[in-house]
Amino acid sequence: MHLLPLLSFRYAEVRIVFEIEQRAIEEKIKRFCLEEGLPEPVLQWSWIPFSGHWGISTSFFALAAQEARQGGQVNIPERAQGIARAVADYLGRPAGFERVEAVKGYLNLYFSTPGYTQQVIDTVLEKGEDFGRGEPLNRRVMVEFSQPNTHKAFHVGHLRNVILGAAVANLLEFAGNEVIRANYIGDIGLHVIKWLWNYQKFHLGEEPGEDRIRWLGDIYAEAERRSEGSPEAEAEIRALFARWDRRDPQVVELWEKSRAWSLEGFDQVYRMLGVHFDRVYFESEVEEPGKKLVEELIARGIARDERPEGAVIVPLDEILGEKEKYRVLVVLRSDGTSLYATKDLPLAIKKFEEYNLDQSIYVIDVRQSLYLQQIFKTLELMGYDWAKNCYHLAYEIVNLPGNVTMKSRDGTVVLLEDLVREATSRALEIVRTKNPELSNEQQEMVAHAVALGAIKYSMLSRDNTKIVTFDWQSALDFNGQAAPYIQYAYVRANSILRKANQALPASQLPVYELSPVEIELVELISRFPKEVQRAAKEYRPLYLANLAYDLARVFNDFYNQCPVLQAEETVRAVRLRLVAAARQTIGNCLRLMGITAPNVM
RNA sequence: GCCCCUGUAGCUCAAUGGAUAGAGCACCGGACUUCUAAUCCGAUGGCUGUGGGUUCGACUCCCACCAGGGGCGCCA
Repeated sequence: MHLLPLLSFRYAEVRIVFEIEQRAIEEKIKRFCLEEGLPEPVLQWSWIPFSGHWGISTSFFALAAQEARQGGQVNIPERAQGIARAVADYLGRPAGFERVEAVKGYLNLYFSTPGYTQQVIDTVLEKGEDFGRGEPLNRRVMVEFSQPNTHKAFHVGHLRNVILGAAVANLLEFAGNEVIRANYIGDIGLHVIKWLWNYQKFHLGEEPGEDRIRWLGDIYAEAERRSEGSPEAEAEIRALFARWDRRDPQVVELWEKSRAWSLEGFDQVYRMLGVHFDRVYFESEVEEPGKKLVEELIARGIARDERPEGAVIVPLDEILGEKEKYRVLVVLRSDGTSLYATKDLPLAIKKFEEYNLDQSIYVIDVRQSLYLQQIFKTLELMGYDWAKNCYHLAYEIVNLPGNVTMKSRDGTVVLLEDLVREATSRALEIVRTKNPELSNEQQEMVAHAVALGAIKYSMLSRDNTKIVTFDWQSALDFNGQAAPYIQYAYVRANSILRKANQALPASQLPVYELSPVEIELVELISRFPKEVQRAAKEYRPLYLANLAYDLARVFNDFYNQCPVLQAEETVRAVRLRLVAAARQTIGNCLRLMGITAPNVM
């Protein structure tokens, strides 16, 4: 898939359990092939897909096909089964496995149930919050996300970016990278000037109330309405932009004041979402460096100055000998004012200079794909080798029903504030009926966790390339495959452990026959470390969202089928540890997604 | 015109190139004297947009087409 960058490094192999046993079997199979005069096989292991059983599986179709190419006519599936059969006989029953079978060309190796269960549970409980964490990769990555514009509303369309960016940052970090979470705030540009213009003319002296973001957003939307199609207004706005450009103290003062209001609003939002940043960049800090950089580009012949008739451009296709591929990047307006590109170039450089990054990720919606390729290409032309380590993590946007895109300028938005308030009050209503004995404070905490969890999960459980259609009904639906379901499983596990009212028993080798649902639960738990690596590699929190749901579903099943506290002592001890391991793993999944796992609900 | 994304159950979405394509919602029928029913069990529902190709094997990879969405010089 072209969206994925070529990985110039290797993620550390995940070692959980049975890796040594697997290696030994690989060796034996290779030896078998050698003895039988078969080609050396390339073994790809996967999970046995039958629920209630676990183990590892590989097939011999490739080997049979290879043989067929060298020799005569062979029925591949039959031959694959023949080899699998022979290998199974050859292997006998290796240590650590309870059964080996050959089915339909597959060799299935079933783990020894008690041993595997004990190993998985012990590993989880020993590692705790670090269960699933990858080995340090000695690799530094910056994830830039959120990038809000000051003086504008913060709406549901912006939410996906924050949630995805935060989750990807968590994932990369947990997978073993050193992660720097960066924000890049649009605190200057035409939209800001329009806001200032409207404020000066119609709202002078007003101050924001509690709900800063709404107030700021309203003034902005009004500015758009007032200026649209009015040459007079546009002239005034241009004049104001010019005053800004020469740093007229009066304009700067108002800018600073209103900008601060906006930033306070953002802080509220990020606090509510539980997101933090290690480094915050501002457009205003790279505007002047950007203009200097454009001069340099012109001097070096990379950019062409077409002023005053045209703008300053980098004719990428012309330089690269391409046709309609990279097109033309405009780096400065004809009137000398800055554009996105003017600022993104110096910002990219600054990031690498400040942090000596191995990778720089831009979490930005898919509509800016071409633009970002242009930026990266221009940096490459400037001679920056690291340009190839810039990566655009594109995601699809959040639309309103009828495929209507949210736009601050049109006011066709659902404010984040409204969504969270509505979701929280709905959740509060439910928690009050379900759990009236909780204190008000507890109920509110639960409602907040549930509401935000549901919102976050609905975005993370969808692939990055899929458009999200926002509608109130499904946004406020806490049923089915949703965060509350997962949180509830966590709470149930927690409840059992609390009621056990004892320290966790010591490590146990199960001496009773485990039920299929217990086996499935252990298997899902054991997948977590690999899923972390896979999700990090592909920048897809979706994999975690799926695993978390599967864990919750199987745990609920277990909960119904397998008594814990009432069970006889040997069973009880194992199950208590299993419950603790499930709780830990579900909790780790939720934490990476930025979703709170409440203790009660 | 060039480029990108999407197309799977009525709807919203899953599914390492592998074994019988799975969930949720909706609809129908069941289960609370039990570790929290925000739960569970059962039933219904499919020519994976179409046509080729690669492969032992394709929802998955390649090509063409169809449908929807997005991007392509001074917006962000």
